[in-house]
Amino acid sequence: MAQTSADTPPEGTRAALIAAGVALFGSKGFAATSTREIAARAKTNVASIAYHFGGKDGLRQACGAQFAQRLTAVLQQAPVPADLRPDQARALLHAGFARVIGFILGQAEAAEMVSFMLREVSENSPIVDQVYAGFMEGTHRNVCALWGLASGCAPESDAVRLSVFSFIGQILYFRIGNRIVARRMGWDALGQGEAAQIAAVLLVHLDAMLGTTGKV
Amino acid sequence: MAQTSADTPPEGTRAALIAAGVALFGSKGFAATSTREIAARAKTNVASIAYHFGGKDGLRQACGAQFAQRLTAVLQQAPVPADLRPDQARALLHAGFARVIGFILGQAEAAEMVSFMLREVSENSPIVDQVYAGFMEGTHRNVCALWGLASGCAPESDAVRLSVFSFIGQILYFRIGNRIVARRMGWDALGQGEAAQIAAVLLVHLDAMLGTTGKV
DNA sequence: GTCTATAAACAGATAGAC
DNA sequence: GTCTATCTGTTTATAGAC
Repeated sequence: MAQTSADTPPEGTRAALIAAGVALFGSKGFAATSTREIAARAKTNVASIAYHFGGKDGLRQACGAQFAQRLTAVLQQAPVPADLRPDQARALLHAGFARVIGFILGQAEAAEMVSFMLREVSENSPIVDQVYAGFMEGTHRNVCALWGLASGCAPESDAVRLSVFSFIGQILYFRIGNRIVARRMGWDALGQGEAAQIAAVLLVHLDAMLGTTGKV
Repeated sequence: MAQTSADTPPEGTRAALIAAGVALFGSKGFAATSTREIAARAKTNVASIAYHFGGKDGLRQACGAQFAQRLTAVLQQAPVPADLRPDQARALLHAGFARVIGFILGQAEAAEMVSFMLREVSENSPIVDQVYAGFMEGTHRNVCALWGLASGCAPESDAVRLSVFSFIGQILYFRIGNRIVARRMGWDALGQGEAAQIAAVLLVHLDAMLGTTGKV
C-alpha cells in the first residue's frame, strides 16, 4: 500500500498520525504535545509513532513535508510569461492572492498549517530550511515577477521583494492574530463573511502598494 | 527591596528569572523550557522559581506582565487631539510607526518579546486577554484615531480598524520571519541597516494605504 | 501492522538545612 | 533568600506477544 500518496484522504494510521500531529503541534506546540495524545487523536497506540516515523521527531518532519506538499497544491503556480502587460500582471496578482487569502483565512485546515509552520519558524527548525528551498523561494520569486511587471519595477529589486513580503505579512497576521482582530472588530469569530471583508481591504492595499513600489 | 520596579536593571534574582523566562519561552516555547534551564540562565537554583512566582506558570504570568509594562513604555501613547489636520495626523503616524519599527526590528530585546507573545497568542493563553485589555485595545484605538484623521475616514470604521491591523501585520512579519527574509534578500542577518531599509519601504506603504483607506 | 507492558530519563514541586 | 536533595508523576522509546 502506498504510504505517501497525497490523493488518499486522511485514511490509514500513517495519515491519521500526520493529521493529528499538525493539529496538535500547531495548537499546543511540539514539546507540549505528548505522543499519547497524538496516538489517541489518531485512534491508534503510541508505539505506532515509532513504527511509522521512527519517533516523535520523525513525525514532526513528516508533518513538515506534508505542509509543503499541501501548500504547493493550493498555490499551483504557473510560470510567469515575460511579455505580460502591467494590467494583466495586476489581474493575475489579484486573482492569485484572492485565492490564497480565501484559503488562509477561510479554511480551518490552513489555521493548523500556519500555526504549525509558525512554531517551526520561531524555533528556527531545520524543517523551515526544507520548506524554504522546496517551494517558498520559488513561489516568492514568481510573485515578485508579477509584482515587478505590475508596478514597473525590476522584479528582483529590493523594493519589490520587500513589498511582496509585506503583503504576505498582512495576510498571515489576520490568520495568526484572528482572535485579537475578532475581539477588536466585535466579531464572534473569523468566519467566511469576515474573511471576505478582510480580503476586500487587503486587495485594496495590494493596488495601493503596487502603485508606489519603488517610489522611495 | 522593591520587587516590581521597572527602573531597576535586570538585577536581582527575580528580574533575572523573568529575563531568562522571556528569552527561553520565546525561543523554545514554554513547555519545551525546563525550570532547571531557566534557573541556570538566571544563575540561580530551581527552587527560586517556586519561591518568587509560585511555580513555572507563575513565572509565565510575570513574563506577560513585564511584556505589557515594557511595551507601554516604548509606545508612550499620548491622547490624540481631535482638531488635528490630516497632514499633522499623518506626520504623527509616520513618527510613531518609525519609532515602533525601529524598536521591533532593531532591538534584540524586541525579538524575544515578540516571540514570547506570539506563542501566547498561538496557544490562546489567558495572558493575551490581560495584554489585550491592558494596552493593546487602547493603543489600537489611538492609532485608529490618527489613521482616521489622516485618511479622512471614520476612526472606528471597519476599513480603518482593519487597515491598522494590516500595517501592524507587516511590521511583525519582518520580525517573525526575519531569517526567511534575510535569506531571500541575501542578507547575513537582519541588523540595523536592513531594519532601516525595511522601515523605508513600510513607511511608503503607510502613505499608500492611507490614501486608499475606505475606497473599496 | 497493531498493541500492551515496561524501562530509563526527565519534568515540576517541595522539604528542610543554612 | 538561597540552595541541595528528593519525591512523585509523566515523558519517549522499546521489547515482545499477537
